[in-house]
Amino acid sequence: MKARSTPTRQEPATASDILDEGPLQPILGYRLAQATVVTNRIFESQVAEVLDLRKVEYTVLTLVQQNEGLTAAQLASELAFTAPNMAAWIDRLSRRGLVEREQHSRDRRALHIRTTAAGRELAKRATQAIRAAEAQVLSVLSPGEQLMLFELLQKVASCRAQVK
Amino acid sequence: MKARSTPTRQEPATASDILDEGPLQPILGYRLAQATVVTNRIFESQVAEVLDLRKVEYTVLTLVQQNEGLTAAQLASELAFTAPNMAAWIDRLSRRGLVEREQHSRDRRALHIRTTAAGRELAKRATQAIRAAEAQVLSVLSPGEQLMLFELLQKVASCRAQVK
DNA sequence: TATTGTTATACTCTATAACTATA
DNA sequence: TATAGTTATAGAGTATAACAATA
Repeated sequence: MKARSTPTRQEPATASDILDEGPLQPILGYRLAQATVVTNRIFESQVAEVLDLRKVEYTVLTLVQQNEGLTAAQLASELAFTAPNMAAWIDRLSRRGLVEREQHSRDRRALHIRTTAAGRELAKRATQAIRAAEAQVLSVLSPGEQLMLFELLQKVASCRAQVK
Repeated sequence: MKARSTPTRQEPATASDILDEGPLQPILGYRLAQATVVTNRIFESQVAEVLDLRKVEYTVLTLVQQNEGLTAAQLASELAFTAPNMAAWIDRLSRRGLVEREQHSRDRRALHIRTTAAGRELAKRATQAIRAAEAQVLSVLSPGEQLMLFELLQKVASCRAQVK
């Protein structure tokens, strides 16, 4: 359990409940971080601890499954990862028999990464677990709000090329 | 610079440009992570590298400044940090002369944390830098959309008590 | 007994440098 | 000369255990 200091009021939920967020309020990075606390906890308790699958591993597994014959370079670039780290993660998944490396069709330097049957099965179970758990949280939003939130986040993410 | 693999198309911005996100699309944690790539880069280039201030340090500094006589326990609880880490961060800020620890009024175990003049000045500059940089990204959204995004993120964050 | 703050320490995740094989 | 993938390694950041002082 987590230590909670409740000076005079009881059971606060977010920083904004006790603290004055002041200048942080209109900062997108801060708002994203606060929201991420919730999704991280969901992932941790519903996927990481249950299926022994890290966030990155789940993402890689799912992207590889969805995009036949993806290369490590493509994955690294799109997930904003460095090449060495990408290699390490793929290695981990490979050692667990969740993905396999395969000779690239034309470029003999590159490798196609493919999911195994076990990998696909695990990814599927993970997706179901996350969606079910997130649905509970998302239920504080109306269906319209949920759609709106996803679209707005998508728009923000699409600015990636424009920064740095 | 960053390596970019452009097989047949040119200059992709997000994973969704090249890759099929498939089951990841409706996962809030993934969408938040993708959007966070943008805000992290902004913070890194506009604050961390310029003012030598980490994300956590900036947040702590600003919250302490905004909430007179905050204790470490309160900060840790509200930012979802462990107590030992909170102590280390406060220590770092203290050694740089940005915050000071002060005897608590009633509880002799606790300490009030206060910003110094230098701390307030740095926090102010950091806030200005972030807001200016984020404004460019946020300009892809209409004022109404910006407001909506912040409100929806706030709602998600407020579910923190409900998870774990 | 519980809580505040701290030290020591280990683990996870990410980044850089340097290398090979191929383009 | 550049790129794909890898190894080795160092650095952030975070977590757990154990402690002293106080409530």
